[in-house]
Amino acid sequence: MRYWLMKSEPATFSLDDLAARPGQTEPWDGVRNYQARNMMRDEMRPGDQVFFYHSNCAVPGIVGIAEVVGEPRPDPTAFDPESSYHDPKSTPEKPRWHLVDVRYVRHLRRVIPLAELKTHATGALDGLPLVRRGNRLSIMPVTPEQWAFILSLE
DNA sequence: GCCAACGTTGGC
DNA sequence: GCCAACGTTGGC
Repeated sequence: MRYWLMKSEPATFSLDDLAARPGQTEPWDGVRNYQARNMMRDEMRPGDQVFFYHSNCAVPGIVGIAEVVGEPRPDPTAFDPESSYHDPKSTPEKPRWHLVDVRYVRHLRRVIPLAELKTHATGALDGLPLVRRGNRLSIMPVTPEQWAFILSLE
């Protein structure tokens, strides 16, 4: 079982939104970055645990936990001409983009702000892409040690 | 709203 | 294959 961090803009899709979905589950569609896609398609498996991160908001930070349900699958929004995520180069026969379905687990007892996580950038969170300068990855791996450390801050 | 960082595109 | 231009991300 692996650990991950996934970013979402709460104005678009928040952890509360995830908790309110039928089955508390949502397809993580619209990822159009190859690094992020490769992680979903090639490395994510059902049961993997995910830190849910709010970006582009007043207090960016980790707000809760979700988990991967089901196997990775082609992203259907890529096939849909009406979708803002449409990519004509992705076809059902040869899908270019993939997603995983993500299910709500829980909110953290408090938001752990990016600013606080950054204070550990040269310590326990050394190497975590989130706390590196200029990082833009929307999906990233978290080591078991980093996961446990972040939970200890809760 | 600004802007640094970074990925992608496309001309050559 | 290089690299300038451009678009996007996302913190602040």
